[in-house]
Amino acid sequence: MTTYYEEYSKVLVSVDCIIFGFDKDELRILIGKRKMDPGRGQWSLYGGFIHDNESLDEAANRVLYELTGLRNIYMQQVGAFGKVDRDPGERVISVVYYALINVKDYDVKLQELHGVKWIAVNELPPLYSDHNTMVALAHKMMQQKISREPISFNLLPTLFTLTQLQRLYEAVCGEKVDKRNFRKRIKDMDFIEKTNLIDKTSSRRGACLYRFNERAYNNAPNFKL
Amino acid sequence: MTTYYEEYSKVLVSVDCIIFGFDKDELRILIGKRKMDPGRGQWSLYGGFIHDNESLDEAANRVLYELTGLRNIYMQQVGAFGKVDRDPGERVISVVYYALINVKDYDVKLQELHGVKWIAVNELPPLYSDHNTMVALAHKMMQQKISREPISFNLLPTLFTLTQLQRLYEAVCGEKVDKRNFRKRIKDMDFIEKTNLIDKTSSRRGACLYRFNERAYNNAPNFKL
DNA sequence: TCAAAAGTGTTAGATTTACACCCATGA
DNA sequence: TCATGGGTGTAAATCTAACACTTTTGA
Repeated sequence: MTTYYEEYSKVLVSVDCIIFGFDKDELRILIGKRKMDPGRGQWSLYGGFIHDNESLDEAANRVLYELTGLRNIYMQQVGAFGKVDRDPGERVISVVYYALINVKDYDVKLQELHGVKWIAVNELPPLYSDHNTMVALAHKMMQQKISREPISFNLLPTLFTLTQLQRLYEAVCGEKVDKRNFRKRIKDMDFIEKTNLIDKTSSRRGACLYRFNERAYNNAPNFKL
Repeated sequence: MTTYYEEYSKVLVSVDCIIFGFDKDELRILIGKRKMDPGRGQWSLYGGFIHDNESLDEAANRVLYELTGLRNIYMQQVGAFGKVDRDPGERVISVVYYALINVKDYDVKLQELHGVKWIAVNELPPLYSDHNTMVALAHKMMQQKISREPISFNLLPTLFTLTQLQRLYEAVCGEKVDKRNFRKRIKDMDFIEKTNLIDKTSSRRGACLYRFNERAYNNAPNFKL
């Protein structure tokens, strides 16, 4: 292989992941205490350096898999962070992704093994380097996306109640919505289908369980929450 | 300085700029024939490798300045592109920005010097590497942004007519809008102020010139086009 | 005098918001 | 029997979309 660009200098590139989950009516992310210097012991996002033979998306998938043991996680790039001194160790450009998972899918053993915790986005401690900025941007982007694309289902179990879905929207967008109006809008979305299963875990009466129908969505993908 | 991350490998990082302009009722971008190998002679975005001592934003500003001679250009990051083989020369991660300029501000001599041309986004030739993908994404992001933030003014002269503004929206969003409805919406935006100047270059009767009042926008920044 | 762009209001329809009560059940 | 969360409809207000003619002026 010929090298064309040898006069230019190279830089370390890492991938940092903001993993969103929804639990106890709160939007949360996974953070842990940093296990390496510099910044050992500080709260931090989970990340890793990219390898020679993998794309950015592949690196993000690898990092997500390392941490959670899960594959095919919904994931979006947030952007690249490149201040010269953003990392106290050495210059590192970080490409940030956010991911959405159902907290129930993430094994508690693995969580403990990696020393990460679900913390509500509204109650985050100061994080390592510019990680708080990353989270703020990712959260904003996710808010916008969730109102135009059916990504909320990645944060919920396959079967969910309308109240769960509503609480999720409220947690993500940070404002309460009217129950009747919310349900009216959901009814107009043909890709959210009612099953005839009932969830009785959260009320005596029981609530209908719904599910996302991807095929129906692809046929008529219009919605605006 | 201690090196903390020496076991990880580094990679070339470039910055590519999608420079939008508005001319003859079309949204256009600056592209040129590539002057280096590999890909010499192919149509391409303008870009450059980042330096050790500059942030990504600074690199983008530098590249924009090199090309246009302009400072303080409105600029937004689009994201990082990182497929392993995206560049036929060597692995390069590219961080993409879009920028908005008023075509009149860009000296034609400089254009010729750099061999770049304004080409309508709807009539782009195949570009080097993944540059077409970059443009498509940048265009989409800009479309969304222009409907929520007053960035259109960066593509127009300080003083502009409502017809110019309308044509710009139509060009960016790719659909015609109703003249009366458009003007009604503009009237509700207090930060677009009418001057008592008249532009007679595009009609016998003359059209009122308007200007963006940034201060007024910061006081009451609500709009949705 | 006429061609060409500027400018201007109204109305019907669609969408959004606000709002309160009954239901089913297990403890 | 009662406390708890589940489920439902209507009306007013707002917003959106469709639509056509008059004005000005330079050539």
